[in-house]
Amino acid sequence: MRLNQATDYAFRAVLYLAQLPPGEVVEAQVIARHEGIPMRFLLKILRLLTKAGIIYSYRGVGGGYALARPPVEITLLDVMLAVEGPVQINRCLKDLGACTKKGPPHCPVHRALASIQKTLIEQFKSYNFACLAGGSPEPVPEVTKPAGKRFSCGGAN
Amino acid sequence: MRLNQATDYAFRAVLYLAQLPPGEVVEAQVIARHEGIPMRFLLKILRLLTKAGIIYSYRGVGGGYALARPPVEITLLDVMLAVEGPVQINRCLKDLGACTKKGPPHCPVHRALASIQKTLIEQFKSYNFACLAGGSPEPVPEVTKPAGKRFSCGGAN
DNA sequence: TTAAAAGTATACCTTGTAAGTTTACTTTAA
DNA sequence: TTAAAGTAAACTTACAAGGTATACTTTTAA
Repeated sequence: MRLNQATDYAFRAVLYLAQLPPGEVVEAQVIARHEGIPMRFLLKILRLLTKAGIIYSYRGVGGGYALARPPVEITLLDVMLAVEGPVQINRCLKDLGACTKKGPPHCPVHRALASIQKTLIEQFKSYNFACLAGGSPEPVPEVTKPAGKRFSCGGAN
Repeated sequence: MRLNQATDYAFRAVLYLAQLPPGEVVEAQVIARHEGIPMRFLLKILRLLTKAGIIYSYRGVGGGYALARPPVEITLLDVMLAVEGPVQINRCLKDLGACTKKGPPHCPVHRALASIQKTLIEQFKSYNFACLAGGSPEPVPEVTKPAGKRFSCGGAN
């Protein structure tokens, strides 16, 4: 019941990018050093994030990576999905054949786990990288936003 | 981000015992056949449950296993803890040294994951085996219980 | 026009854990 | 005193996690 190390690295890499001035491009090298992630391993993870459309990559001299959209529009769930694929807290939630009781209608364990998983997914979705970065480095002026909360951060929306 | 197969087997084994008349002792053999769990592997799991005080084991001829307390007092969390040990959805929640930012005060990812984990644990705690068994085979008379819900089953208490 | 700095693609390696099995032993009822 | 149960712990096998290496492509700038 644990996240991959790669997912953890991905969280930290995206958070790092989210804390830069918007649009800033940095090389993998810099992220790796700053976050203490093995360089070649990080490159592999960054490719997953690129494929998922979470970051852009720029090749060639002066290349690097930048967020593909505003931090507020990237959730922990997005990053998880990009790195680990779909969340499945139990074998039987992935592959119905793996359920001895052949799925939810007859399997109370299955039903309970499905509900727990649903809540878990919602939780991961409720954190975005604007909130994690703790106020953007270039704060959006309050007037441009609706009154009240700008974005959710954790459980309560 | 997945439960062990052993934990899943444990859920099913305990549920099976919970569905028997209270106090009934059955051999591992029977549980294994009924739930489609490899016999010797199940024995290993049952020993963990015994050590955790969730089931009793009876040795010798005519021996077997039975629940050590009423199903309503056994939660999914109890069984998980017995089989997998403490829930830690990220390395850094187990071992602070694994957090490059040295723990929650300076690490927003850490803080978010800790909160998600807390909710997850509460979820697993909110399911007991009376509710999973779907009404005990020998139903407790309504008069002995307070009005309203007898026990929680899932999210809402 | 080519060298160097970046990312890409893919194959590989190494270690740990999951999942299950085996062997030898102990307890207990009949 | 034997056979049916559980106990204990070592062993095996397979797969996945985590990380590395090799060869390649793209791009900029001298």
